[in-house]
Amino acid sequence: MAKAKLPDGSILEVADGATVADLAAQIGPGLARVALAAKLNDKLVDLSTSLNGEVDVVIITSKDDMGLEITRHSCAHIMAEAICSIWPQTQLVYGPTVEGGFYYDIDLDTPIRPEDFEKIEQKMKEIVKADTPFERIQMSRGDARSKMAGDKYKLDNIDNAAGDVLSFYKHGTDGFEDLCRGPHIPRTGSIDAKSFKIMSVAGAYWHGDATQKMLQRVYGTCWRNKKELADYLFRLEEAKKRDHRLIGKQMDLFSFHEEGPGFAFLHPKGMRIWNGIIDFWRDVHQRYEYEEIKTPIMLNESLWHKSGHWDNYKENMYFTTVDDITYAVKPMNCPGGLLVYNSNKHSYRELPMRTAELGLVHRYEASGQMHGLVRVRQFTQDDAHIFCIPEQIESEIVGVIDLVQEMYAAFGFEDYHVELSTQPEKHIGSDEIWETATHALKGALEHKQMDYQINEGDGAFYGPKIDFHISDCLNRSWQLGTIQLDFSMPERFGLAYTAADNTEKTPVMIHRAILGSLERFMGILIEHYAGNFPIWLAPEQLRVLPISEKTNDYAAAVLSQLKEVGLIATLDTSDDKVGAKIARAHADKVPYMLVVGPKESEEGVVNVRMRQSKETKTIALSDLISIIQQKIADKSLDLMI
RNA sequence: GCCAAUGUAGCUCAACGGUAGAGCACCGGUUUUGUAAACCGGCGGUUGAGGGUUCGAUUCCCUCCGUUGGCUCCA
Repeated sequence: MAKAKLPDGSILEVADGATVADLAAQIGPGLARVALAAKLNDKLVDLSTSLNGEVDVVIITSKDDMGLEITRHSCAHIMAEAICSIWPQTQLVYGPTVEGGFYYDIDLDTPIRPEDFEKIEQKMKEIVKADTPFERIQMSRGDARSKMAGDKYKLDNIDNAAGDVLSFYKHGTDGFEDLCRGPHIPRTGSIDAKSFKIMSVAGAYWHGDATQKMLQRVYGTCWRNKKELADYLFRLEEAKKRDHRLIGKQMDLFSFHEEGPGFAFLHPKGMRIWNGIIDFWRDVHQRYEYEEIKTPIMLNESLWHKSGHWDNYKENMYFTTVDDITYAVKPMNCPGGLLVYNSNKHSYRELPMRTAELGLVHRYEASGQMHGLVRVRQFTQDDAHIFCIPEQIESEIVGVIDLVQEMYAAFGFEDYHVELSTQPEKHIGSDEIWETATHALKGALEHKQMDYQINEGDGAFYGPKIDFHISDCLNRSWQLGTIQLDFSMPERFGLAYTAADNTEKTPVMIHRAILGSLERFMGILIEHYAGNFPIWLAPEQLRVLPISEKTNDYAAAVLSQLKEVGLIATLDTSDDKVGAKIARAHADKVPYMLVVGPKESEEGVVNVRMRQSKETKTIALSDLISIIQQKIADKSLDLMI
């Protein structure tokens, strides 16, 4: 007899060799129906796995997240079968699950097109309806190799697989088989035929290596049922409405033009947001004891040889030659900052010295990677360089993290994550220096008790870094802030300070950006607020809406009082009914709409309607002004008055 | 840069081998309006650029440019 210990602590006895499915049936017919897989002693297995001896058993159903993940993986296999049956020359490569679904990389010379998706889905539905079992076939690595002889992709997968026993899964009526660790759902019919959808197809390099063949990656989504799928698709559509490129157009914040791909044009309203961010930035930086500098955007090429950028970064740089002298447009601000440092002699008493620069940099990004404001070729970094003695490193980094936390909190950002990137292959500086620098960064993170993820080999060529990432409306992650330690650049540029013992020493340099790129930050901010900027950042804070021409004069008087106190307000004197004016103000995402008609005019008040609320409130203008001014001062995210 | 899709009026979209059309925006007029869009009229396009096929191309083919989705790379 085998003994199965269930999660509630109870122990069930089953015949030796009985399967998990048998156990599920013994527990109850309901469970047997919905069971998809199981965990035996914490190891994921199929329902067909037999039980021996004493084991902890957790039966997984579609209700569990793991059950859904297994279903998605099985769905990937079903899609693979469908594709292979439509295009028999298809070679399968690799088909994992991803958030919300799965993909399968295939090698097929015929491009799969969006109009083919329905055909694939149809075939998948047939496979599901045929309700054939997923069968696990185990064999030795050697047998697996000879079985897959000639298939370079599967052989590669076999070579990369762990363990001595490999498994294949077979399902369908045509004997479709694929190398896979499993587990899988018991039958193809365990998936709801209306719960999946092919989403897109894109190119993807084999092994993610640009020198390798480009495969086709077919993305699909899969859920528990039709409703969950519909909900997911709806959420996706809703998320797309937050896209900063769309809102930027709707609110007339910025534009892009063929004449300057990757170069953003900020319109007046976009510029107000930009300036609002910068005003706040300057305010905070002054409090954190930074000095602001400005360095040229073009500098002699020789400087970039000295800094190491020419060797490590030239394919991303713009150059221009005037009078036979080649200038490089700066891709980073540090060399300029170093020249500023070196303009004077420095004492240890001056350190730490924090110099900030809103630096306009240009980086030649390959055409396929530009993306709205978040990936451009020209951008403004809220850069700063901190020069300090080694003993100050950790406290300085802690100070930068404090600054990051304070600034992100002001914008209402909470869901950012932190990554520590270590020494890349292409780098300058000795291994010992890298070791010390990386250790210092870890120390600061641990001091701040921050959760972080380590990206091995992902550092900048001059030092390791801590990055702050945030996701956009479609869950794509973007780097904002960064803290980079640099023991190399100060030596290259011969930076020095006079220590207390009157010897000359080399300072440590910390590069850091809080917002990262102002363009990117603004893009993320637009999506974060869905264009509904808090009052302190709103490009138009109030709009006065007269009921008719008869109250235009009063409305104009209200407007001038608002402008008088420095609020950004406009007046809608168009010949429309007030409903139309409200609709338009709403589309423009104006926080406060001030409706004025004869009633308001007589009493000298305004009728306020807030963005995203149907309620209105009549209030004296002076009272409204002081409430709004307070909200601006507090950087309040709430509009309620 | 690579794979694929795509580019029509300021914006959102239609027409898909036979002289390019709508809504919104804009301009003019009527209306004088009370909380998410009053009415009438008008202006507006060498259909991204350049080649080719054809009697005829927005439509089919090629090249380039931009954009979109991924991959790679990165703030």
